[in-house]
Amino acid sequence: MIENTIFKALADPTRCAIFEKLAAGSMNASDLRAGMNISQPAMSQHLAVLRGAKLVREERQGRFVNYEVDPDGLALIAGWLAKYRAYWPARVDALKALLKDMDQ
Amino acid sequence: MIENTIFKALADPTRCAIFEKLAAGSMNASDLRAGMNISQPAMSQHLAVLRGAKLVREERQGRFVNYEVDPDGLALIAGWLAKYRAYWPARVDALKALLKDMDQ
DNA sequence: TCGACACATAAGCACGTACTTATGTGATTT
DNA sequence: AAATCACATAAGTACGTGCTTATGTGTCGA
Repeated sequence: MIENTIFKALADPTRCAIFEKLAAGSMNASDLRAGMNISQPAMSQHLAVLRGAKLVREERQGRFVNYEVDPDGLALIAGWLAKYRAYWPARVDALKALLKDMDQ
Repeated sequence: MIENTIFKALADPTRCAIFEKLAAGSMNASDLRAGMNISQPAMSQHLAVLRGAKLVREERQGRFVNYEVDPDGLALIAGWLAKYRAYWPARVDALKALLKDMDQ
């Protein structure tokens, strides 16, 4: 039930935002904090949860810690979604529209 | 931020199990309860959350309410996942077909 | 129409979670 | 070595969540 850990990690809007920010480009915890009204420990705790869910991974760089998206977590979600593939092809059109909206 | 509602819905292991059971075949709330050690109100509440996340939809049938998987929710997850396609590992064969369908 | 049934809603409670401030740890600079 | 910086951890607190029992709503059969 590792997917459960992932869904729990993404259930928090702040963590979702952090993940999206990292998806746009790797950065350290301080840079991540810029713009988000959140304390340093809070950020550290959120990153720990995302790490536990394999959605994010760290890389020490001097006294900075660089964070980046971990493909493992996304692969797990993709695997979970694939189990229910039988249900969504009927809605391909809706998905296409959604994707188009996201592109612009 | 509708995806957040979905992730929150799937963050609970009991709801995950309910969803999986429904994915194997539509059934009413009572049948769903069979095997799971959970009260009737709890099941009703879980189904309400899954409904709110568009992961499940209902259909009145006499005094029963038949529940089934709602493709809308899955499509939303697929859409969310698609945003991070750049990170998907190339080795995830399970999702290649999914990708192909979304790309066409 | 009355009782039984399937399910939803209300209210209350125990526990989990996200935040805070305070402090610890390790690396860099002077 | 001492100060500083980037980040992690500790501890406490307010709030959310999932459960329970009790009750409400709508449907069916006798």
